[in-house]
Amino acid sequence: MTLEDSLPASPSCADCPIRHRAVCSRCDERELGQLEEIKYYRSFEAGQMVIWSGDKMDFVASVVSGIATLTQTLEDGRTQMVGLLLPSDFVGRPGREFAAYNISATTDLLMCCFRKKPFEEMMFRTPHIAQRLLEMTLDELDSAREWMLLLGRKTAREKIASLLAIVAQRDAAVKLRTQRGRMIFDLPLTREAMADYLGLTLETVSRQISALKRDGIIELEGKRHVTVPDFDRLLNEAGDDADGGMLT
Amino acid sequence: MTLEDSLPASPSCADCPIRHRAVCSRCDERELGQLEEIKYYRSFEAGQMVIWSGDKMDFVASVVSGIATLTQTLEDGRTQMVGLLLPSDFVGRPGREFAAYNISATTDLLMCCFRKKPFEEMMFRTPHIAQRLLEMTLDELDSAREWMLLLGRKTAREKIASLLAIVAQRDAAVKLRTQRGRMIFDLPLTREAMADYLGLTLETVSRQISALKRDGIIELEGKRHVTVPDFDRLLNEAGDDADGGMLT
DNA sequence: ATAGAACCTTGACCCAAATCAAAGAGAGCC
DNA sequence: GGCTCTCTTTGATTTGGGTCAAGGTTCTAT
Repeated sequence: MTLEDSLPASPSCADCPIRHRAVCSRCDERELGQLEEIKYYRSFEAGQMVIWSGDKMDFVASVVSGIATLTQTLEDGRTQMVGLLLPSDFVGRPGREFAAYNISATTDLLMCCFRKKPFEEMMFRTPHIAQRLLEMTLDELDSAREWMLLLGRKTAREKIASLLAIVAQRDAAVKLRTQRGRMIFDLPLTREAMADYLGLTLETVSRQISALKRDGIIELEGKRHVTVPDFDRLLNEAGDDADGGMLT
Repeated sequence: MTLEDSLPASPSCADCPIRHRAVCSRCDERELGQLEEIKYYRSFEAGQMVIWSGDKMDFVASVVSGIATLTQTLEDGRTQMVGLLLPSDFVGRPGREFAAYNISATTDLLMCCFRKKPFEEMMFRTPHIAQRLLEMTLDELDSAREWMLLLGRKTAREKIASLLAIVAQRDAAVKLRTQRGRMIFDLPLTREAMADYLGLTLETVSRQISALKRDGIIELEGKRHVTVPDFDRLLNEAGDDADGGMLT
């Protein structure tokens, strides 16, 4: 079911949309040329599975566009999202043969893949790649720890507010909009995906979103289109006054 | 209050107990010599604070002996442990000026510190250090994600069983004992610290430990000394049949 | 010995979120 | 237009774990 068609308009790294943020961002022209030789694109439709935990994974990749999720499950079916992969995020672990998580495409997804072996070899002799990967991994670790605080100690309402704040901030960063005041964005996740991310049930997610709407913290148009009239009020509901907890 | 006394018997890297696991484990003789020049030891007593979140942190370090914790708090006091630092674990982030977490000594603690600037410079020209740090960071990220599953989806009983299984396994690894059957070890954490790690209250921790004792899954001698008569039964209580979820 | 201070256990009660259940809203399709 | 499928909302009820409160255990200091 993996679609190899509808490949990117831009097979050249030079005008790649994630050129300046991805694992290759520190590479010079020569290094980029080498990567160009071992890379290939794969695209997935919304809802498709990229890989199952435990499956052999012979590539690593960068998300070029779209959103993917990393999830873990207990064998009775309880599932927890452990990562949200956005454009420029890196997938897979050099040196690891089998996937440690389920990876699935939440929206239509385009990934820039590298076969694992050549990538590892290149990483070994290209400090620019290893350096950037370290930096990205440290950022992810910080995000994961932020999320541990949310999962362990926040109330359902605070969890929802935190998620909305993070999505809003990220969206604003992409669109280069102001960080304060009115914000408008689309939720890239279903209620169920949000529940899996926040350690809640989908009913609780739905109820808390309704509650935030009722209290005027957010306005909804359809199920996914959100307007935040006063971002500071939303942050206040998130529990951690400071900044709602950067992700990425 | 930071004690600089009772320094290690072994100021030489050659016979350092964490030589083969720490961030320096891939270094050759020459590199080790360079590290030797910029390193210094600091020791802390059980209960002491190593650093407060937000404080200037002009060093990075390896835990040589003892246990430290990383915690995050919401301003109303709710706290969540986001990392448990054991011998050989690395503390601090190159390139970051201020501490992102509270770090405190759970037991008496000895750390091998490097001033941040010289360490960063050395890391820049020493791939062996950067490589190892990347590997360790990826391991920590896996642990953090394992913990997200626990925090988001496990019951109180499963959380306690998971923690006991992890402590038992780690202890067995150090002592080179068998992984199956009877296991005996000491809990290095207070009930409150366990609660902060597991996203529970200390009362719930206490109750669930009592329940596991009542059900014969564990035996207690005093508050901290634990005997697990049948490790597989404990793993079964942890929810994730497979292996109780490796940490480190 | 005795006093205090941590730390831990247990009980009673309560509440936030889960569970169970039903129905509404859209989107795509014939 | 009506059908089906997926996603979402809302209500009723239950329950796991939190909160509040009272003692119990150890350990250290005096």
